[in-house]
Amino acid sequence: MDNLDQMDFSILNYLQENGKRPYSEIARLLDVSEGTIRSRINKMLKNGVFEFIIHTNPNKVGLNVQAIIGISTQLGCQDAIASHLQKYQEVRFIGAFSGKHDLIIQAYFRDNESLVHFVNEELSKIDGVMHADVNVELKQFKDTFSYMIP
Amino acid sequence: MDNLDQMDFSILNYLQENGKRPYSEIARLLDVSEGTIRSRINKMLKNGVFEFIIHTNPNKVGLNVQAIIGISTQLGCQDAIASHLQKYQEVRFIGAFSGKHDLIIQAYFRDNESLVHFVNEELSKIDGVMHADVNVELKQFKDTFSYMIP
DNA sequence: TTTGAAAAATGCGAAGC
DNA sequence: GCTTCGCATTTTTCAAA
Repeated sequence: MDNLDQMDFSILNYLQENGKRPYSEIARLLDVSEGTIRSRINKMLKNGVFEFIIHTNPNKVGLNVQAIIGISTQLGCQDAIASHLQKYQEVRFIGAFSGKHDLIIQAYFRDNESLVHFVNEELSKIDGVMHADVNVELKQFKDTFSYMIP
Repeated sequence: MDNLDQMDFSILNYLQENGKRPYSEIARLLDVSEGTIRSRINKMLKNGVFEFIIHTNPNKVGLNVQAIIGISTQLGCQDAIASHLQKYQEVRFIGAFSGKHDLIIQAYFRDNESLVHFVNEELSKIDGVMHADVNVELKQFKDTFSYMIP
């Protein structure tokens, strides 16, 4: 169904360097025809292996406050809380984790006031949320999307 | 220098839906010429407002173990540790935070063994790392790149 | 699946408003 | 800063190997 081979990985690596790289250029680099690259890319897109997106620099669009929040939930409430949180556009990432926190979310806000409002007025009022461990980002060192591909 | 106006935000919103959306289509939607869209996009790219990338589904390329690790560091060691961690391809995100953890990183591994190796053999041996709070992802609920843009 | 070539669409540069 | 208009490049389509 989606057995990727070495050529697929190479294509992904080239696209990770630049999402707008022309198929014809990748074809030249891999010494196959442009049609081969296209058919493989379309297949991977169909199978959900990757997608073409843009990465916006949050600071440049006025999202100056970034936070990672660890949430402790009552047993059995994880799914309901996660579903509820999905609706918030501020929330970029939600995962269930083993470790100190049941849920960890990453969220972007316009300012501190918005963050405080989110935590005190929204998060705290969700059923089953017992505790929220708020970490506010002071400095970002790395934020890449180029994964290690074989 | 980089004062974005409403049209820029609209362009970003359209591109967030699909990084391969043609400039001419965006032009039609916003009722301006293709050249306008192109020059604005190039200006934003030049100013680092956004970039064209691909988002690879980690699971589809064999990165089955995802972790968020909170790191407690000795006072004054944050920068050095962060710089050192940047070199690891497994590490996708590094940020300095106020809150329980000085540094928080997100990293992707092929399997549990690789994660354990990273924590025990690499992370633990870095000067100034006092404690690592490892959270292993059990389930992902959201991982979007469409920020809330005015 | 991959290829090759023709057709369609997209992106680019320059000139003018 | 926006538009128009040719030109170059890229993407799409499709028949054939």
